[in-house]
Amino acid sequence: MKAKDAPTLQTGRSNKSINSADIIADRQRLQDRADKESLKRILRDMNLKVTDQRLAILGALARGRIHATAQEIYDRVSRSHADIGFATVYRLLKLLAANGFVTEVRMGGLPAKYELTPRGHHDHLACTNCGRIIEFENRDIEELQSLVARNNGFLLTGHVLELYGLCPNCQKETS
Amino acid sequence: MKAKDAPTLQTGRSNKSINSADIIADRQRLQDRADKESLKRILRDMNLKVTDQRLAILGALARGRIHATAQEIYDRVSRSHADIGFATVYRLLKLLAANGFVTEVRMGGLPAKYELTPRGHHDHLACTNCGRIIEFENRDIEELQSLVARNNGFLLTGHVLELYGLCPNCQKETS
DNA sequence: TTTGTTGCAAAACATTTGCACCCTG
DNA sequence: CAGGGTGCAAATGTTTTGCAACAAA
Repeated sequence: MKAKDAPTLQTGRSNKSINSADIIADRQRLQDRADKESLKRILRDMNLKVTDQRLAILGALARGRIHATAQEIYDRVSRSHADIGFATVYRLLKLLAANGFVTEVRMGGLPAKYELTPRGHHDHLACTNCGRIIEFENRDIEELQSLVARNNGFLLTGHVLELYGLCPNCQKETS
Repeated sequence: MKAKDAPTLQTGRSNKSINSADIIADRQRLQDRADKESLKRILRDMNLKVTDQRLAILGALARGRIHATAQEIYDRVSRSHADIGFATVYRLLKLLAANGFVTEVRMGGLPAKYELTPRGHHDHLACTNCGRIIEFENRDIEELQSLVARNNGFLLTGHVLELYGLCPNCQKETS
C-alpha cells in the first residue's frame, strides 16, 4: 500500500569537489563516476548477484544527493525501472550497509538516510536560518572521537557530527 | 534478518558507591519531594496544564533509567495510572522535546529513547547492534567544535554528536 | 466556562518478511 | 539447474491523530 511516484524534491545543492585519494578503490570509483563496471565489481565483491535493479540502485546512490532516504532512492530508480519493488531497495541498502559501502544515518527525524561511506569523515556546519551547509573535516576531533570510543571498549564504525549556528550573513541580518 | 531482542543495557561506567539502604531511601524521599515541585515548574514553564499523568511521566523520566523508550516510560507509568494511554506519553514527550526539557535519541531502527536534558551537555556513544547507549562528555571536542564554527564565521548555537560502533559485548558476539 | 488534555482506536509511516516466480551464475 | 533475487502484499512496530469525553485554570 505504497508506491506512488511522489515527485521527489531533489535538492541538489552541494558542489563538493572531490580531491583525489586512492583509498578504497571500489568506493572511490563509485563516488567519482558511476560506470557500470565499477558498480558490478562492488556487487561481486560482496558476493552478490548482479542484477539490473541493483545496478540501478547503486547508480542512484552514486549520483544522487549526498544523503538520500530509501524513498528518494526508490523514486529515482523507479524512473528507469518502473516495476521495481520497495523491498528490493531496502534489501540492497541493508546489504550495502552491512558491507560498509553505505552508512545508515538517522538523525532527529524518522526516515533513515543513506550515504556512500565517506573516505574521510566529513561533518557539517549548518546555518539554522538560511540552511547553508559547510562541510568540514577536523582530524583532531576525529581522533578524540576514536579515543572516547576506545576508552569505552567500543569499536567505532561511524559518527554524526553536525554543528548548528548562524552563518555570517544571517548574523548581520538578525541584528 | 532481525536482530534478536536487544536487552538494552544500562549505561556502563557508573560506579556510584552508595552505602546503606537507609540513606538511599532517605535521599530518594527527599529527591521525590523536590522533584514534584520542579516537575510542576517544568510544566508551567511550558505553559502546560499540570495533570497527574504528566507528573507521572515526568517522574518516570526523572527517576527511571537514563535512557528510556516511550514504551518503557509507558509501562512504568501504567503501574500508577493503569488507564493511561500511550498517546499521552508520546504527546508529552514530544512537547518536552520541543521545549528542550527532554532529548530524543534515535539509533538505528530501534525505538527512540528519551532522557531529561542534562545540565552538563553530553554526547552519545551508541552500539549499532544492541542499542546500548553510553553518554560522554569531552571538553576538548567541544572546544574544537567552537573553533571550527568560529573559523567559518559561524555563531555556534548547538550541535549533535553521535558515535556509532560495537560495544564490547557485541564485538564478542560477532566473532 | 474556556481551553487544554486524555483514552481509545484507527491511521500513518518506515521497514521487514512470506511466498511464488524469475533470473544470474 | 540451483539458489539467490524480485515484486507484491501483508505483517510489524513505532509514532501520530481524530474525536468525544473530561478536567485544569
